[in-house]
Amino acid sequence: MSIVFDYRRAVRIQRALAEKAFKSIENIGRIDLDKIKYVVGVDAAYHKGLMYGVAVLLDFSSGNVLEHSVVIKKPPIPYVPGLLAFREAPAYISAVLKLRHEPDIIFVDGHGLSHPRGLGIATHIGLVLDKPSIGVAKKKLYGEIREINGEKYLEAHGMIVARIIKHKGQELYISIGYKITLEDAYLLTTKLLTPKYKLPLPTAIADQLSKRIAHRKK
DNA sequence: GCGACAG
DNA sequence: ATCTTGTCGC
Repeated sequence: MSIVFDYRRAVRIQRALAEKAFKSIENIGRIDLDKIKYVVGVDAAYHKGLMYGVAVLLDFSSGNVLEHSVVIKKPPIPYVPGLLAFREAPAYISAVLKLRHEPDIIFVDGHGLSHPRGLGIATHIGLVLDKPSIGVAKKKLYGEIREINGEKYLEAHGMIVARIIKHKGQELYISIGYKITLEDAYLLTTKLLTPKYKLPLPTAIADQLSKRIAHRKK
């Protein structure tokens, strides 16, 4: 008999962490965008049962890649909607800690507060590393779509937690991760969008790099 | 029972 | 996320 993972236990842990996340969310101020030096993007690719987690650090103003780190491991649990962090966050956290520079902001492929319990992988990682974080996802996970002044948002847990924009013909869900306002998350993300990639530079490069490494190409 | 469901 | 060929267009 082998239990792959304990769903109820994972949910319990998320609720406890969410309590901390919501508590610190009340006193979040605007970030001085001029003080942001380094941003990091994390993503993973899979190959033959192994997960290749990558953290890419770039200079915010120029978009130049300064360094990256890789963490290879067997995924702890299968993919379960709502529990993505238990599968991928450990690798991302290790990868970020391996970097020589300390990032000011972390971009994550996935949602933050726009999650059933307000603890998407972006929030999870920000909380553990105690760094501001932003979630940028390609699909909706949770929340009610609201249209305000012609712009689309996601409402969840009694607040607006994400903004939906269109980029290169597809939607992007930009959500509050940790210690950041939705306004700043939106501003930072749009500043890192380029005509070349569907995702903002940090996660776009992390996505590309993780795939190249996992499939040993180029 | 039905629909939803990040990566 | 991953499995997969060709095809259309610049």
